[in-house]
Amino acid sequence: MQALRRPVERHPLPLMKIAIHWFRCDLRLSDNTALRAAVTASEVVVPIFIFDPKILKAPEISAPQVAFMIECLRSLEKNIEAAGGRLIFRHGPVLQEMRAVLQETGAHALYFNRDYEPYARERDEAVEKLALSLGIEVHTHKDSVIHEAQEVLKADGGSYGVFTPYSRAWRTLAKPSVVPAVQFSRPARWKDPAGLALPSAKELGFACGISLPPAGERAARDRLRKFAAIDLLTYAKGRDFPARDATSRLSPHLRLGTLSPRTVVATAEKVGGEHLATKASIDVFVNELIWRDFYRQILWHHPHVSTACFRPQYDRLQWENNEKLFAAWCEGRTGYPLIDAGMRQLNTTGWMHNRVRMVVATFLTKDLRISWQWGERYFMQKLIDADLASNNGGWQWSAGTGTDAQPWFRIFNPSSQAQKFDPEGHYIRQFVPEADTFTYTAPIVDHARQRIKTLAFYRGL
DNA sequence: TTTTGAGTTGTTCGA
DNA sequence: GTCGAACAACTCAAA
Repeated sequence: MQALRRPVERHPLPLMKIAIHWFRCDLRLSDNTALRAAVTASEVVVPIFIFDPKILKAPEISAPQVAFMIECLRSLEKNIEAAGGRLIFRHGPVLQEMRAVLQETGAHALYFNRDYEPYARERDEAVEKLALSLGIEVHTHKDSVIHEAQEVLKADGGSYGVFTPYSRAWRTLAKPSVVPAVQFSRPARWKDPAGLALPSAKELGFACGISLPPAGERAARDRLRKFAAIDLLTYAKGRDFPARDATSRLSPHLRLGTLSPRTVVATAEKVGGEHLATKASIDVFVNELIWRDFYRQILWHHPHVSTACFRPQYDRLQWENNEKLFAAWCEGRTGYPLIDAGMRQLNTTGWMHNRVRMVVATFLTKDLRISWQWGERYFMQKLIDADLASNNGGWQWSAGTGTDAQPWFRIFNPSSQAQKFDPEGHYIRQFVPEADTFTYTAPIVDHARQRIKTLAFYRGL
């Protein structure tokens, strides 16, 4: 509202072509397609970031992710300053803030990278319409995925619902190449009359309460370099053992865009070219990035998955949804050490090892018979890497409600999973130090009994 | 149109 | 202790 009351100023750089780059989930200067295009085509680029109250007030927002994002923005602001520009912050309804910025700068073009979530699609469409109505060009770019939903299609033009054939088609396509980092034209910086400084998470109303991993573009590249030098080489085996912590840990960076998937794949494949023996591991790792694109295209072609089962007949499943059992699961006091370790890792660090995510998800749906949607929301609220497409896809896979779902009779046994993947109990003891003492809580359900009940439950559908 | 082969990550049971 | 079969049927993808 404030922005609307402000008189529209004549822009200070009247003879220059000014473009706006709207940062969202692409908080980096290197290998950023829309930003690179903006800088290449325009004399002056004004980078902006808008805090959207619609997103910040959503019930499934993750406080740790907001805190992490603030740190990424702090780093981005510095990097932009060093590259000769100035990052503008706005806070308010997106259409209102965008209109104000477009008019106050006198921009001729707006650039941003495409986002595939239902809310973002609607928002971006409205922004595009607004800009066009003001006579401003709009350029949107592919950036956060390797291949977009419309690029990986079956011979009949339809979209894939099964991962393996999707991944085969994905791999036959030429990958987009990495684009160079940008510089801004220093003498032509636009000064924002609103002059909002980067707020803290607390000022936005979020109490994070956990210590965050290193944020920002530099930290992301460091993480990638370290992973590619060591754990990537044995990824196929090593990634399954939570105590070894040999996964890439890149998910928060890919989510906020401090790292691009192009850079990640290019780095991994370069390692593959140098160490032939690790080819299997490179393939398994690249598969994880293909899963990321796969779930984005599922969300794009079937946006209803964000509020319902992929397959409508599964909406009829009668979950028990016992609040007390749910609370015990959330807080990591189910009496099953691997489950409790995973949930406590999530609560105290904002992250959970992938194998353990599958085990706790199966436990919630198959042992406690609680709707996958309760678990989905809890993960979204706690994860630093919280991501609608991947999280939803993972939960529907675990619950067996999606197209490419786990067979319904495939139920993890939390004890044998612990035996298999944490044989010495290092991971469990790290988060549940009382696990092998008599003070540890008794199991809240009997796995063997629940398994039999759940098999009947799904068979009945 | 019809047919055929295949599908991320498991568990349990009995020989 | 090890190994293969059963779990049970269904949908998708491609020929």
